[in-house]
Amino acid sequence: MEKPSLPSGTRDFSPLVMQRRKYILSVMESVFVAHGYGALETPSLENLKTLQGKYGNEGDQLLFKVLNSGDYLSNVGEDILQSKEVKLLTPHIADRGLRYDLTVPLARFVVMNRNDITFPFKRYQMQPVWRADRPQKGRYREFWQCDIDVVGANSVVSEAELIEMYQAVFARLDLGVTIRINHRGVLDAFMGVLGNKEDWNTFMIVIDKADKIGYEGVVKELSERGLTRALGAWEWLWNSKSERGNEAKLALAANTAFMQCDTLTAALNDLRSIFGLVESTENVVLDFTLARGLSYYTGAVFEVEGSDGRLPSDFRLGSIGGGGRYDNLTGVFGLKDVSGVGVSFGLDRIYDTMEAANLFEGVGVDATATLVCAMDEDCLLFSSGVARALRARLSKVELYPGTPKLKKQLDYANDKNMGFAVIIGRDEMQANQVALKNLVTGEQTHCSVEEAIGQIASVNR
RNA sequence: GCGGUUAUAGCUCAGUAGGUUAGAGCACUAGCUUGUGGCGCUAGGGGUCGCCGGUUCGAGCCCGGUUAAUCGCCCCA
Repeated sequence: MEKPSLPSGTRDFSPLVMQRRKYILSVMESVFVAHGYGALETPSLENLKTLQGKYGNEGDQLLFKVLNSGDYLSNVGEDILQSKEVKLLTPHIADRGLRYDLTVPLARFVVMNRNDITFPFKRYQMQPVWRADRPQKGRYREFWQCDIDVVGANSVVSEAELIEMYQAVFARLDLGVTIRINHRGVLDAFMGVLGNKEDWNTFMIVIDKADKIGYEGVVKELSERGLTRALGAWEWLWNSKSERGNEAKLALAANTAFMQCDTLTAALNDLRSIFGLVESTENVVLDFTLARGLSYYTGAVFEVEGSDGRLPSDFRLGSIGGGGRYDNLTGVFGLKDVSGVGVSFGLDRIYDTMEAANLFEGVGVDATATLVCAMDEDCLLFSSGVARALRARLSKVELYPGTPKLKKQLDYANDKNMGFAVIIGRDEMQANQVALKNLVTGEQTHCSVEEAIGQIASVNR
């Protein structure tokens, strides 16, 4: 017999898990809507042309490609088939792939609909993305991103708004987080030290690991990669981390001679404005070592991680959200000078973090949920009428499908955390009443359907 | 793409230097209770020990291979 299994890195979500995931999604959505962001959905499949070349060299490898339909090998040249080179063959047999993130589809959408969109365009998008990465803790091959972006506005009002939306969502989820922020303009100031773009990129990759591998780790890796001339810059970055307070860090950068340039000045101004606009910067930490991988960021960058006191001390999951400003995103699709800024919420990691912090107790519990139990077949018709009457006035009412022993029906209600059982047998039917049992207290009374509705509805969660 | 670890019941796992019939908890079914759950007691069903091969009188256990899962590296939301 064939044992069923799932593709590596994918998961089923049970009703219990879905209840919690939907709870997170609904909190986010209400915050998004309250700030005027509109929903957008795009297809799971995109043309490979759209996706390729947007995520760096490694990114293309991580794209899930979808085979063409039909007899897709028939038009491939013999020489290509014989070469056994994947990179040569792939373009001939796969024209489409699964989306890798929500930002590139957004850019494509904006370019395709530029004439119909009112700018600034504020959209939210909550959909799964796929990466052919090796799965490990907190890393899945299919996972959900929840993105909010503002396209077509240069003002850092948007950056401030996004930070406040991060704060609003996590406050409502009751999850303590730290929002790290930096600005690419600060990092650009190191171009003078590095000399060329390639080495600068390498430098970004290495310093981005600072929290993971520590000061010595970065020194070691920079040396191994032949960037000893950047050790001074790294030294400065590392020291800046111990500066207390965002204002002090800004001042430090502003007063460091070797960094001075126009981009730095502009970046520090942006950061200063953002801090001024945000109501509270209590959980916003300026960190000059924050780089983030994606190459298209040009302004502020953000990263969120769980820092809740209820999390186990050894809990590490990487970031649960991130984003930044990108001035040239739609440029690759032919639309110049449209700036975008956005952040992403990683639903799966937020879930994992909340679960680790034990924050799901009570989520989705409806104390008024009611199960109607019919004692035997003769009571079913009457019971279904009662269920209908209850459902018209209450939020969640079920009629048990069938008439097994009461024990079984009550076990069912118990397992589903329902608040009440309405039991109907011959006696009740004859008296035109129901037996109303409070499943939390165990109390049971006989009453009319109207009275039952009143009693159930009076229970506040 | 590279390395470590693991693979025994539906789930989580135990299994003692290779030795008769492979165990526990949870879950499930039935009964204790002819119409009353969460707790309890009793009984029961359920496993070709991932797969293939080897060593041995004998393999869940040892060896080789294979597949899968998982953790980490590379890289990155």
